[in-house]
Amino acid sequence: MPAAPIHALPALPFERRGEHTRDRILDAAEALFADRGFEGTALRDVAGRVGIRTPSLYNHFASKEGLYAAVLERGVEPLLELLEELLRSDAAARADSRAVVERALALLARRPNLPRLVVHEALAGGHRLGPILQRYVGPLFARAQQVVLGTPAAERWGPERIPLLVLAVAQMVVGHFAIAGLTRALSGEDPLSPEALARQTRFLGDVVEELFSAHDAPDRI
Amino acid sequence: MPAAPIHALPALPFERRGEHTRDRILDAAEALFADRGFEGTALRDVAGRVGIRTPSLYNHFASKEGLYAAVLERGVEPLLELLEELLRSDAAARADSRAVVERALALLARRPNLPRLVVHEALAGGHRLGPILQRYVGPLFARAQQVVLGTPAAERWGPERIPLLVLAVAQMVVGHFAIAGLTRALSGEDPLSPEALARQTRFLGDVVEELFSAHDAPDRI
Amino acid sequence: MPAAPIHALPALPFERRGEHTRDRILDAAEALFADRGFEGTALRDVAGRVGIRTPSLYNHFASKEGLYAAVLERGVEPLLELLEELLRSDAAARADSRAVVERALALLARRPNLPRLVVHEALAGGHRLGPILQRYVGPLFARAQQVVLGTPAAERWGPERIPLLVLAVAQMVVGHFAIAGLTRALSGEDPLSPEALARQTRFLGDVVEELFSAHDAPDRI
Amino acid sequence: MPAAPIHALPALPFERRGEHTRDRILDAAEALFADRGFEGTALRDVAGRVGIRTPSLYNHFASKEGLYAAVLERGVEPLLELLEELLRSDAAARADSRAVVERALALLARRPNLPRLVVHEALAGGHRLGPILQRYVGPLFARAQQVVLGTPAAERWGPERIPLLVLAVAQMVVGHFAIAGLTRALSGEDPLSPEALARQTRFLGDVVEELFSAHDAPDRI
DNA sequence: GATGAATGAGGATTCATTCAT
DNA sequence: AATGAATGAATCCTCATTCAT
Repeated sequence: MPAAPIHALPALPFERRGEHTRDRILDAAEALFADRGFEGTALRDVAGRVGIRTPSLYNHFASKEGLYAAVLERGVEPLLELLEELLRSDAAARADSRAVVERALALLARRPNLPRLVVHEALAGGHRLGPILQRYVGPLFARAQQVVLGTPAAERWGPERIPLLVLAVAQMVVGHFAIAGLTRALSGEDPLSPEALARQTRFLGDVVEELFSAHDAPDRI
Repeated sequence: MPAAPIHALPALPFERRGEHTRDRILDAAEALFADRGFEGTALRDVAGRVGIRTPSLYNHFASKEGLYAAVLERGVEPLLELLEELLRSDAAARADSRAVVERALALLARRPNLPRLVVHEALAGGHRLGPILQRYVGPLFARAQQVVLGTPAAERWGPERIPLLVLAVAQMVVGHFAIAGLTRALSGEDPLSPEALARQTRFLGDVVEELFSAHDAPDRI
Repeated sequence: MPAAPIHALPALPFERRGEHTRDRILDAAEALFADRGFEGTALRDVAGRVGIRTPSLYNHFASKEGLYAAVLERGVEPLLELLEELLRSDAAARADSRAVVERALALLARRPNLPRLVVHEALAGGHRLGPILQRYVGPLFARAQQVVLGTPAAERWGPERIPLLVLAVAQMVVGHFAIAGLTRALSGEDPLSPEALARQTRFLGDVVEELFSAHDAPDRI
Repeated sequence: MPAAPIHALPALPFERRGEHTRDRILDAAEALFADRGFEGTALRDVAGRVGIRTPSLYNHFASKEGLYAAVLERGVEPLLELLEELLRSDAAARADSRAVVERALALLARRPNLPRLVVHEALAGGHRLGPILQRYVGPLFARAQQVVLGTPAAERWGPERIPLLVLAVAQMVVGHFAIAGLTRALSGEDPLSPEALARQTRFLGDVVEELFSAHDAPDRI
């Protein structure tokens, strides 16, 4: 008897058989990295979700780090590009903060793993994001400040506080996804359901409209 | 003399010898868990920071999970208690949102690892926080909503959006610490320096004052 | 080439290279478990005997317990099946106790580790034998009693003492192998040599013939 | 807070407080060594049963091996001495095999751990029994043969088979205790209960009387 | 493209033992 | 006589990775 495999394999979902293995690996890895972070994720689990054995991963990616980078590239990079695009869009030009936030939330909602991936990286100090960080996040952050500078908020909060404002908004937007697991545990409701997302979108739209609008700043009241 | 170690040990900081080893372990573990998360942290590194060998940790904690729980208990629990206290304080009673946020930031500034610990947990879905989550975070969240319900914000945002408002504020407060590493890499400045913290405190004070004040909500303008 | 080992390896017996590693692991583990028991056996030693590194064991067995179970299954299970078969054989039908004992001894002689494994388990209370115990030993014991019930011994010893008789014979048969190490140390002779086994076989044949024969029981003399 | 002990200690049975700790340690160790063998027994468990901490054991015994030796000395040595005495007794002189077996069983019944200890050693080849083996078991075995040589059995079985006969009887006697755990699991009855022991005593008395009596050997029938 | 087998490195944990108190 | 703290050695096991098939 030629040594039956020790770990039973989860049956392969047939409808996914056709997809390119590489993409299925990226899907599985994205979800796991988002859940457990880089160190917390075992390649065996990634392979297990795909329905292959661990060594087969190496036919598609050079290493765990390579897989991680590919996940970021496939997910975070386009997302950041979209965000950058958004910041160059008409809405941004019109300083329509509500529209910008709405679109940002819609973008993230389609890939809810990515914000969590980013927060994992942020907690780790962004060391592993490395190149991507330099190439995308920096410029994106700069661009966002630039956009805000063109709004009434600049005068209202003072230009030197624009970075703080941008970060605060980013945290509220990203945070909704990042702590979804916790929120779910607390409220019993799924924060990623269409209704919950719609509510959050409206809410954050109101918040930023409020924060970016022109009326007197509170400290001058 | 406890058996001269074969490998040279990183010189022990003598001034710390007096402290209880248990506390020094907790200090080291707190910092590392906050940096790297649970799986990313090796007990060897914890022990190394303390200046002892890995097995010695087991004289103080029953397991890695036990150490982690102790870190949470020592750090997060009192913090949450303080926050809860704060929400029962005079400031909360007066609905002085600025004062509440200022004190919350001051609390976190003294233990900047804890917010990161909490975010790690939130990303993981809070599974490991388990008991602490049930015992503290839930009630705390409820209490916060209750406090906000007594402010003009309740009428302004609508009672059903109070949870969203509370979470948004929490994300801004906690987020500042959570992504400190990333912010530092982006701006080159230390977000935990007294000046940076003072600036953030003032800023978030302004933000919440704005969000919690009574003037017309933007959507009604 | 699988990464030249740093430490010199005990030369691999090439003639065994062809065998399935799994079987060689089982061989090594069987011998060591029989010698030293479960806790006394280090996987490193098992691997060492096979000529592989410890982690390689996990390509074939899920855990030390899994390996142990596999050893029992491969060795004890078939043995017990053979014994059960023997008890259903012609010899048993004829109540030819000598023949039965002779064949049982011959069976054990081919796998002298197994009786020692069984005794280890018996000493531990059979906890780890668990399933195997339930499935095989119980029925086997029952079957043996049934066979003896069909012999003159039943009348001679009284039916209620059949279990004792069966156990006593089993102890003599198994015991010869179990204490072989001690006997060797005492007598200087190998109790598993063909001659010694032949002698023991004849002796136990005589003993059981005596115990199972029809003449008057001693207590009635 | 000075580091509460991690493992809760089982409350000390007060009635045993007076006894010398050394004896309580020996009691605990004897039971555990008998159950699990030398390697399977952790000093922590010994200490736990006594209600002290592991290092305190070293105030009474020099090492684990020393403790083991002491257990053997306290238990096995006197037992072997008693057996040797028995073999020099009147009963032995009269070749009253039943009486000898009855007394041997009674001896073992008072210290049922000891036979299991001995079997553990026998399985391991008696390496650790070492000195005790040389000093006691050898002479005891010799003496037993000598006694049997004076009985009708010598002629009946042939002098060269006396060792086999002695070992067979020993196995039946010791085996009853050694596999008590297994027997209990098989039959549901406690083999060490007074009734079970009485039954076994009578049974083995009958067996040896049968084997040692003078009537014609079966192979000559 | 997939996989069984192998492995070095490392990781958590246990254990016997020591020593100062 | 007892113990808290520390530790070297060793144990089981995981993991990322390689390679021949």
